[in-house]
Parts: sequence; C-alpha cells; structure tokens
Amino acid sequence: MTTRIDIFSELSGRQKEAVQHTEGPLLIVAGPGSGKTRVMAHRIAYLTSVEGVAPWRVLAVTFTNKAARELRERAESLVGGDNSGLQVRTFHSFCAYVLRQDGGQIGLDPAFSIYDGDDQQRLVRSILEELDLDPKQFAPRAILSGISDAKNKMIDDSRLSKLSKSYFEEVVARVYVRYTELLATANAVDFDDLLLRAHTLFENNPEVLEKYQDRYRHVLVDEFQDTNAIQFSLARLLAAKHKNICVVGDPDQSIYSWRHADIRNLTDFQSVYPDTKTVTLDQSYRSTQTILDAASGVITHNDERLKKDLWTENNRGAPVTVGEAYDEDEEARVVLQEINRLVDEDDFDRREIAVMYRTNAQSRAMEAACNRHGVTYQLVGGTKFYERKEIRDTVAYLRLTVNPSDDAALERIVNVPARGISPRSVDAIRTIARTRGTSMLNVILQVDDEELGLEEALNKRAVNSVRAFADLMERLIEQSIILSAVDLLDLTLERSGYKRLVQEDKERGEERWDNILELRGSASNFEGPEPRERLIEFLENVALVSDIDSLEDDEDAITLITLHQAKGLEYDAVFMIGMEEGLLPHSRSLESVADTEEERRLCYVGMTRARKRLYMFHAFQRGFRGSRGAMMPSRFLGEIPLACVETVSIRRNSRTVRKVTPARGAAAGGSRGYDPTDIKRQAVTSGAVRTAQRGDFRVADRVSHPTFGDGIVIEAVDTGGDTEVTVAFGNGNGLKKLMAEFSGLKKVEPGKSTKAKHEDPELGDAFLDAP
DNA sequence: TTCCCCACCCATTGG
DNA sequence: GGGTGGGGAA
Repeated sequence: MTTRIDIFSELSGRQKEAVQHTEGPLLIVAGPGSGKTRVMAHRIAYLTSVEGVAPWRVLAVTFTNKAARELRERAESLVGGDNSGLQVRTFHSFCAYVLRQDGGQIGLDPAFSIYDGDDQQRLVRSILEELDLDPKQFAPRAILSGISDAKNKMIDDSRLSKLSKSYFEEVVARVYVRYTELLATANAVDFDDLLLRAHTLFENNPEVLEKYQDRYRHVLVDEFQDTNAIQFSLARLLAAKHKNICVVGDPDQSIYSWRHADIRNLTDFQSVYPDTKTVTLDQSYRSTQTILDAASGVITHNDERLKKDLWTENNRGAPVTVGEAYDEDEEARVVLQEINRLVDEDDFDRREIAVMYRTNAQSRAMEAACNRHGVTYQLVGGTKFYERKEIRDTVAYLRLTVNPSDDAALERIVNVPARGISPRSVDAIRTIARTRGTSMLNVILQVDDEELGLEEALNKRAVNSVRAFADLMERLIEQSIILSAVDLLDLTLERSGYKRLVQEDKERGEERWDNILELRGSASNFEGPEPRERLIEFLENVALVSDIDSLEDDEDAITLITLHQAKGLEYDAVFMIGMEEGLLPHSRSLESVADTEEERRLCYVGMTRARKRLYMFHAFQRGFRGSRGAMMPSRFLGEIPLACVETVSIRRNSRTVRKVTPARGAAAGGSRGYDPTDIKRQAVTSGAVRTAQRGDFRVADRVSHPTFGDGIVIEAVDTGGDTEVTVAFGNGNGLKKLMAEFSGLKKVEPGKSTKAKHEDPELGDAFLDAP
C-alpha cells in the first residue's frame, strides 16, 4: 500500500493544493504540460487511498476512451492496487451506461442502437423523400446540423417549428419531428440523444437522479473547456448533492465550439459555484522555454482571452524551425528528412515524433512519402476501421439481431449479399413499415400476413427472397440469446453468406476478411455470462470508439495526426505542416473573429504538444481537390517572436535542409516576427525551384493572357515544341494549365502590369476559394 | 435484379 | 482525386 508521502513526492505546491482540496467545487486552470493528468490521477488516488472513499463512489469524465484508460491506469498504479468500480468514462459512454440501466423510465429499451453520422444521413434522406423535398436544396448535412443545434439548446421537436424564422428552418423543424418519430420506432438514439436523453431522464425522474447522486461523492471533469451546455448540466445534476465537483481545463485550448462546446462553462464556473476554489497550474514541465515563448507569442494575439503566462524551468532549447517547401510533396520529403536526421543524429525516438495538420486530406502526401521512403507511421483516423464497408455491414447484422427495430442496420444489409430483395422491394417494405409505425424487420417477419399487404406489393420471386431473409434473421435472433458475441458473429457471417461474398472478392477479399477477423478479435473481449448483455456492450463500444483510442504508444512509428486529435498528447518533436492561410486558419473560419481565434488556439494546441523541437512548414503551392493553388503563409507564423525562430530554405530535389540563421537577431528583431515573404523570395532566388524552369517562361514570371488577364507562372514544363505552363490568375480565374505559345500567353515586365497591385499572387491571391 | 460505368458533387475539425 | 448515385445493359 502506498503511503501519503509517496503520493505527494512528485507534486508541486500548486498541484498538491489541487489534489488535497477534496471538499467543495474546484476549478483547475491548467496550461499545456502543467501536469493536469498527473493531478487528476493523484487526486483519485488520494481520495481512495488516503480519504478512504470507495473507488465506485468516484466518477471521472474524460474526452476520449484513451484518456479514460490512461487516467484509470495511472490512478491504479499510484495506489498500487485495485480500483475496481472506479468510473472513468467519456460523457457519451457514461450516458449510454445510465440509459441502459434506467432508460426504461423514458421509454427506451435497453437494447437501443446508437445511430452514427452515416445512419443519421440516410435517415434524413429518406425523410426528405417522404416529405417530397429536394436533398440538393436541403442538404442532409445542414439539416442534421440544425437538428443538432436544437438538441444542444434542449429544444425538442415539438417546439422547434414555433421558433423557426425562415423556410429552411421550418423544413429543419419538420424533418426533426419525423426524425424523432423514426428514431423512436427504431429504438435508436443519435450521439446528441445520448447526452440529451440522459439529461431528460435525470430531470424528469428525481428518484433515478438521486440514485446516481448518492453513489458519486466525487465528480471530476477533464478538458472542461470543450464541454457543452448539456454536459455541464449533467455534471451539475450529478454533483448537486455532495457539491464535490472538480473541473480541469484551459480556455486557450478550447477548439470544439463547432461541436457546441461552450467556453462559458469554464469562464462562468465561479459564478455557478460561488465557493469555488481555483488553482492555476502555469508551470510547464513539458516544453522548452523557446517553444513556450513561440506559442505565447501566437496566443496573445487573441483578444477574447484571459491572460495566463506559462513558465518553465526547462532549458531554452532549440529555436522553432520555420520553412517553406515548394509543394506538399516536398514538404513531406523535408519532414521525413529531418525526422531521419533527428533519429540518426540526435537520438530521437520515432515514437516521440508526430506530424500534425489541420485537415485529414493532408495526410495523403505524408503517407505517400512515408511509403516511398520506408518510414513506418501510425495514422490516426485514416480510412477509419469502423467505417469500412465490411465492418459496418457485419456490425449491422449484429445490431439488427440485438435490436430488430434498427431500420438503419436493416437497410444496410437487407440485400447484402444480393439475395433478390431489390431497392423497389425495400421501398415497399419501408412504406408499409412507416405507415404502420413499425420497424421494417417487423414487416418482413410478417411477410405472410395478408393484412400487411406486403405479399401484394412484391412479385412472387421477391416474396420468396423476403421470406428467406426473415428465416435467417429469426434464427440469428434466437441464437443471440445463448451465443457469445464471437460465436454469433461466426454464425452470422456463415449463414448470411457474407463470408462467401467477401472471400469471393478477388482484389481486396483477403484484406477485407482480415478486417472482419480483427473485429472478431475485439468481440472476443466481450465474453462472459449473460452473452446478450456482453454483445450489447460490444456494440456500444463499437459505436463509441474514437480514432484516437486506437493510437498505440509502443509502436516504433511516427504519428500522423490532426491538430484536433493531438489535444492532450505530447511528443519530443512536432512537425506542423500546411501552415498556410486557408488551411490554418482554415478558409471556413475567416468570416468571424471568434472562429479565427479558435484556429489560433488550434495552432497553440499544436505548438504546445512539443517537448524539445518544433517545426512549422508551409508550402508555396498545394494540391486541392485535383487542382493546385498558390498559398500564402499562415498569419500565425508572423506572430511568433523572431527571437524564437530559425528559418530554413529548402532546395528542391536536394537531400539537405540548409539552415539559414536569421540575420535579424533577437535584439534587432523588435516586434517583427517571421516574415514569410522574405523566405519566399529567398527560396525562389536561390534556385529552390529551378528544375521547374523551362523555355521562355519561368516560375514566378508575370504573364498576361487575352481572356484570363494577368497572372503569375507557378510551374513550367517543356513539352518539346511548346511550354506547358501553370498560371495562377487573379480576378478569381484561379489556376490554368496552358500551352504558352498556343494560348497567346505574354510575359509582362515588372512594373508594366496594367492591373492593380492586389492581383500580385505574392501579396494575397490564395486560390483556395477560387471557383 | 444485378452489375458496371460515368457523371457529379464534394472535404474542416469528430463522439 | 474519390465516393456515391443514377442510368443503362446483360
């Protein structure tokens, strides 16, 4: 048994304070690397081993399953023993747990399904069809986002139409009504519902709430800056009795407002709980002073911000390396070169290196480069395992077996493998089911019931096919009560013909079957008595995994990850790529100051993931949806104090990264930060892009075209007779590939351009939004 | 009824 | 560049 001394030996004064304040509300404002996970783990250990609180009386809520697992493990290793019963979960998984226990009170069958985004979209599409509305005019995505907004404001379907101010909102309200009905028929909930319905359950059933209030004497919430209104309300309800609520967060790392996260939860915490004790952890044990200075330089540009200065006793460390690459391929190559150098010369471990980016699409160039250069990598997200067709199909069979009302699952597999139930037949089944307010499988199982009229609606062959499917599902449902998840999976794959379908796929069959076996492997973790309960657990697990959960710490590989998913992680070396206007900050965020500030926080999150080395690259041009665009370096680069920066010039097709120490020293730098236009000029004049120069037209030449107007040459390839040039035109004409002579392209001498200055691509024509 | 091909539309971030 | 959905042929 660990003693009290041991628990405290590795904590700072502030950290101890946070651990020991166990009675009453506690707000921990924790900067990046200030040891908040350590504090939470110690706090749990302190509660259970020193204060004698039973582990099952502690509820800790984290942002991801991975964080939950890690927190539990750390707390357990501190007390050196059993913490069983300790609840460490995500909000979603906690709510699912509550709803399985007590959802009956609000009419939810414990075997309910959890609809994912894809299920939701299909459902909305079918509703639009039902209501005779054009999905092009009313994008299912937009409608779902409207429904989600309503749910997060706790507006139920019966009230929304009264609040709608436009025809579109009226449509959203109408779809919402039907959507709610159909989810109920399917005995299903969506992600928002998990939170919302648990909340409703607590509010409407005091005796249920009290049960949980009594049980949890201590409630801890991690990443509190990214919780939404419902989540905070849930936490408040749960803690209302004992008032022992401890929240940990950092307003500078709030990056999920688009998912309804509300920073006011954090900033207003003290007014909700006036007797709050606040502890600020501002010492970083993670990053070098230079990295902290660079990150602070960026984040202080946010106007909406509570001032907080991080400090560290760590070394100054190396400067932040900033550089421009020609395009995304070169960017990837340079990153890998530098990674190899770090590993070979500076003894860095590949496991401790990550490449971070704003959008998932950016991983492609990195992956290609890794494959070409034989660098092993772990991609977080990627072609997400649970979104692969064979996985979704297999899971759909199991979902339908557990919850026969699950129409989304049924629609997915009713004719997979093809068994003679055509889309027309499915339409007929759906229509009957919806008219009768029942599920589609229910209709199918009653195919011989004349009253339903299914037999009439279908032709003879289809009726036989439907009957065969009904037999299959009946058998599977029967077996699901007695078989384990794995055995049921095997039976399902065999009897449904899905196994044969996959294995007959000559091109990808083996790979797809391997994926199914992997799913089978994770199902084997859910064995035990009451197989049906275990199966439901397994399916819930499948529905609630996040990409980050599968990140392995012990794989000898570099990590490729989005900035959002990198939250909470740390690496010795971090490479942030795509540091360009339009990507970071993302073009979709430029309309509002609040959104742009969130992009800056995202940049801050990325930078503060680094312990020792931080690299930030931007590209001169980048591929985008098949075409290419000239890119401007991100404004955030210019916000880094010069004294922290080392710029590099990258030579195309060369194997070395030449370091250029800025001539402007720390003292001379004044308030100016990194000036990207300098490096661009340097790169162009130093021949960084020389291989692209051909014929009369050279990269960076100003040109004029009879129809497209003035532009600048981005690429020039000699094709023998003529020169094929890629030109970035102003006036929203974007990028064009032209045969120089044939198209009548003319060079324009500097200064002779007739067009205004703003058309100079070097100044600002980022082409991300060009038509 | 199924399968294949082409056109079109699209991707910010994610539980 | 890729996924999906619709339309046409077998």
